[in-house]
Amino acid sequence: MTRSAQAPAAGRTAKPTINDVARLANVSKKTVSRVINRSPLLNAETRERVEKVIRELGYVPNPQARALALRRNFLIGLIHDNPNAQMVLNMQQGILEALHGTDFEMVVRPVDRSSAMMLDDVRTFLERQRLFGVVLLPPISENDALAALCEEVGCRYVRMGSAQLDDADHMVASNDRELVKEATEFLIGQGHRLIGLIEGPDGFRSAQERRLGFEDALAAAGLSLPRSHIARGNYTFETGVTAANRLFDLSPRPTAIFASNDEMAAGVVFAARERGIAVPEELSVIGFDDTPIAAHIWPPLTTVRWPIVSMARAAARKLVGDVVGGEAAAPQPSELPSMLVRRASVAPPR
Amino acid sequence: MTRSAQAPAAGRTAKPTINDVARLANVSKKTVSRVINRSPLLNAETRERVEKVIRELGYVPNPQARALALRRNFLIGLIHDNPNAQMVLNMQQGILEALHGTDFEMVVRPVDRSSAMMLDDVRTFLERQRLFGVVLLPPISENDALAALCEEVGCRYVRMGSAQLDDADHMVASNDRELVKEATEFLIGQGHRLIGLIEGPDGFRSAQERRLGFEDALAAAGLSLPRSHIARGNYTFETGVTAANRLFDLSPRPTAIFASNDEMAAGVVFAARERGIAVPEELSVIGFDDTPIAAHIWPPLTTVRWPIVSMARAAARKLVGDVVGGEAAAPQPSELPSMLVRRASVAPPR
DNA sequence: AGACATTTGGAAACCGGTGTCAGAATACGC
DNA sequence: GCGTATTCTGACACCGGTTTCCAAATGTCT
Repeated sequence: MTRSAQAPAAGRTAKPTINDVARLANVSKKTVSRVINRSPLLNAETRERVEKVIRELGYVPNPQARALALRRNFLIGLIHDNPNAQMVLNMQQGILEALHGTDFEMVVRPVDRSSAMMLDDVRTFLERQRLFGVVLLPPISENDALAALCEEVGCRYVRMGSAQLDDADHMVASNDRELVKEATEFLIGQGHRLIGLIEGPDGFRSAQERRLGFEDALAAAGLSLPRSHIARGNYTFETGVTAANRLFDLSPRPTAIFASNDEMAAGVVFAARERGIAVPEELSVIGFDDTPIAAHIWPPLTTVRWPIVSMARAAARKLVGDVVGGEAAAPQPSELPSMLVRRASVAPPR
Repeated sequence: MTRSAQAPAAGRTAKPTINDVARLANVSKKTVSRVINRSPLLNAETRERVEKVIRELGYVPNPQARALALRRNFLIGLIHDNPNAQMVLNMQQGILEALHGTDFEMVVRPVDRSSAMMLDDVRTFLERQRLFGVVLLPPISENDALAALCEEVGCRYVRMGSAQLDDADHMVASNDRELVKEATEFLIGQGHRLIGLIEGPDGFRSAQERRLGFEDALAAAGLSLPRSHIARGNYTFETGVTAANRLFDLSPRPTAIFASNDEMAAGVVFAARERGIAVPEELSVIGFDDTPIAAHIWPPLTTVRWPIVSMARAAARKLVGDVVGGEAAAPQPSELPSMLVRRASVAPPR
């Protein structure tokens, strides 16, 4: 019963082809093709007639046939080597939002940066699937060879990252340095003078940017940053614990710690609890990313929120934006608000 | 320099086509096609000769052309409406593991169960993309109409779930009921007699199964389960907090709480902290899923681990297993170990 | 030796679109 | 009114496989 309205006038038999449309509209299939592909050299009246038939028939071009003829699939690849599930899923969400209502689908491709075959694997992937384009997620997005590869095989790409690594057409960047600077200034404003840093892995641009922001703030406040107050982690909870314990052994002990992401910040809080160090009374902690864990541990973490979903959406839109075609040019959500989320993990030093 | 070894003897010019293979192997393209599609009526010697040429040439059939001719894409869809990032990503990982080395790719499709258009959207998706098959993730996998739809449009499917919802060919199930029973028995074994339950959303099979397991354990121990000791959440941290507060108001207060997933269990621990209830001294907590948050909060959660990744892998293998073809029949990892992970959130009642 | 089964090849159609290019239709200049 | 420039449109080959239908070659069985 309720099924009757599902396929507008299609009769639920065989899917209509371009030939059906052509016949009913009294034009050649080539002309129908022109309508579909928004060819400019086309009589407006003819276009309308064809579009009417398309609508009535509920015709949708076959993606497989188009892929073959155009030598290009209507697929957007998502290439990542990010271990943080929440981050990856948020980015997937953003991309899917951008793709919604278009003919594009998203195919996901995790890669192993440590594998010698990584580039070859990706090359095979891109060439075989003839992807329309790919979104590169951090941190693998920082790999210039990967971007060069995309260029070489003729696959559009957009990189997401913590700083401008490429020209504007190929890049959607946050401004980690500035954000971390502000977060650190907040700690300083609370009265902290001895602040420890847990930075991200060597070679990661995000790690570098965040460290620079941290240093900026300290320098601006005229504070020194002893080498010993910097520990390194690899963005995981466990390394956060280890790094925190290293900082806890310092004397005098820092009264606050900025961890380069929430996972590590959670590790700091965990380690503090193990050592009987009260947060925030004896130790303030700030994280970065505002992933769910930040709000779910005790005390909830003060952290830096940045617009993961909208950035991913913007990235995908860069890829398909012009192809999507007029109708749903979607009044760009613009937003992109970054902010310091103040929770209970920070207090003035005693 | 290092590039020389990338494409085995392909010469980095144009990709070889089926015609190239046919010419070099001295057979017709029809025969090559037979080799590719593993036709049984084919002389073994001929097959080897063709396979040799294929290997030397590094020939790979064009997926777009195949998709068009076969009216079927080499894509596996992942349909989900799961809000838990870690769970979804683990399942993606499992599917990708199963797909690795095959010609299949994974395309992700989140759906909105509350939308009236959900089924129509999925139908359009399946029919347009002509997916080879789909994996349905819980909880949307419990939707029988969705499975029926897959059947109707001729798309293979495998459902993942907490109980046997379908015949073995279409189902990969865990045994939540038994697992929860064991977890609850552990609490009882620790001496708890007044145990609260935070169950999952109404209508979710997983919620029902876990509740049944909980009841099984209590009944087996001759314990009563007052209605008031059951609170409901929707698997989120926030509802866990709310439900926990409801249970905290009971008197006598339960000495232990089983939460139907880790998110809610984390909410319980958080709420306890807010109310000054010590975990595990005054309250023991057990969760379910063993997601990262379980190990990252304080105290770390005792929880039930089940093999998310391998189940997803098994699901995908059910779809592509027979098509993949002999060579990499992969000695099934079999594993699938479920277990109670004992951490600090449980102690005997005072 | 003749009948029959098993393999392989060939030609052509087909899957459902798109590119090329020539020809038709209309507009413009004189 | 006519040649020509400009706009539209259609015929046809093509993307790279699969499939159908037959026929031919080889081998096997009575």
